[in-house]
Amino acid sequence: MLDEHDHRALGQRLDLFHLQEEAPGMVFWHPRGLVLYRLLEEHVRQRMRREGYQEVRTPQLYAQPLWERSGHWDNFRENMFLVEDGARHLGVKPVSCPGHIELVQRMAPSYRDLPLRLGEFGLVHRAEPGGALHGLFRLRQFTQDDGHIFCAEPQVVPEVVRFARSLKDFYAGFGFDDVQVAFSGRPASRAGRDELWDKAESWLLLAAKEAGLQCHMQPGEGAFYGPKLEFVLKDRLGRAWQCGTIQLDLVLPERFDLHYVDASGARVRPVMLHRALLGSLERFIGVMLEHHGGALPPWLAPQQVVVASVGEGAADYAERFAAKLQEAGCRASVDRRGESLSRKVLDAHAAGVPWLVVAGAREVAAGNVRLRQRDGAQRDVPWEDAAAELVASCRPAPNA
RNA sequence: GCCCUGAUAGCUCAGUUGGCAGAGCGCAUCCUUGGUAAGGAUGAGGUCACCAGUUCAAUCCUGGUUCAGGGCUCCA
Repeated sequence: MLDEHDHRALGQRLDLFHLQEEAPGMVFWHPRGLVLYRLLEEHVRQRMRREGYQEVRTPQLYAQPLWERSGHWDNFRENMFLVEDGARHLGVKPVSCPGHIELVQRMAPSYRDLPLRLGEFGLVHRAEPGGALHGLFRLRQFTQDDGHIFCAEPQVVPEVVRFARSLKDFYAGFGFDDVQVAFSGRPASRAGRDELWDKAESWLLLAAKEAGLQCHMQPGEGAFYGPKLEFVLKDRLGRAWQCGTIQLDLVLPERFDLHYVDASGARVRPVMLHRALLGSLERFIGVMLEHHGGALPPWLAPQQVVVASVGEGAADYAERFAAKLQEAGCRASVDRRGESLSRKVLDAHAAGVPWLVVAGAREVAAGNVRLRQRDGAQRDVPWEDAAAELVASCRPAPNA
């Protein structure tokens, strides 16, 4: 029996998603859950655009030699899904980096194009060991808010600083106010010469210092291709969740013989930065659900307002109020069932709806509505003021 | 991948010392038009995870598989 605050139980109670035996480690997103997923995705997309990323989409399957070249074949072959394609094997992508590298190869960038920032909501598949799966936290199919920055060496530090700026505001928009930073250095099993690692680690540490980040040092915890800065969120239960990351990679550009053309016409090797804000969208949703105990901030609630009519005579009044909210972009609906108000309150609460609006004969007569918040607080508010307040409450946080 | 525990209705679970399968919620129909956390009645809904074995008889015992929960390992 799952605890009622477990995101798997919340996902069911809020009718967001489910998992089932026929598709282990993969999510069935219900209509409400997909609303939440899309809100999160669109929020990140807007931020990426503001930060100068161009969104792309790359293939799901690649021939085995590409994974051999990237090093994923050596390091993660056991955790990759393979598909037969005639005489050869295709590997289902567990990461999007090689796809972005291929894309950049084809773009044949000049130094004028740098830093080249590519973003992708990358759907990835990993054949995680059976015992590792855990609800949305550890899936076999999930979506990364992935991005790669291809830049010249002098641009590395400024790009890392740029990434780190306003991150606190971004996470605060989801209700996470405690963000800690960790630096993960070269692991025992790695690709690339030690000189490359020396360079990569010193640049990343310098960037962290310039960005004013206080890093907790984690030697040996880096990726096989480079060191990482990790952004760790603390939730209400004090648990730590690594979500954001930026990783400095001098290895993959070399392995793929990636280059750009500099001002003198010479071919130069770019540096690659791997970065994500949420890591996995699915996992982030799980973390948010548990952090908020299912009571998501209004801007992320799949259903923001339920207008509960009391008595048949007030149903049209309730419909008009809901329509006004909907026109303003609010996710509002009317509960005009022939049920008691208690039942409507209970159902809206169980569904995680932040605002309940009561519209009955009294409200019709007074030209107002009665607002009920999640905590049960109630007050009468004139029609126009109530609409304005609800619309404002349902807008996303400005800085995020 | 390893250790432990489990799998019974759409969901959460009870139960059968081996002999016709149970509840609550949800769902359907009808009644009820209701004022802030469960209105009432009736009804439908099951290959007791899957595959073998033991047995007159298996949802129940045994083995295997799959999946799940807890822990470990791993997490690009």
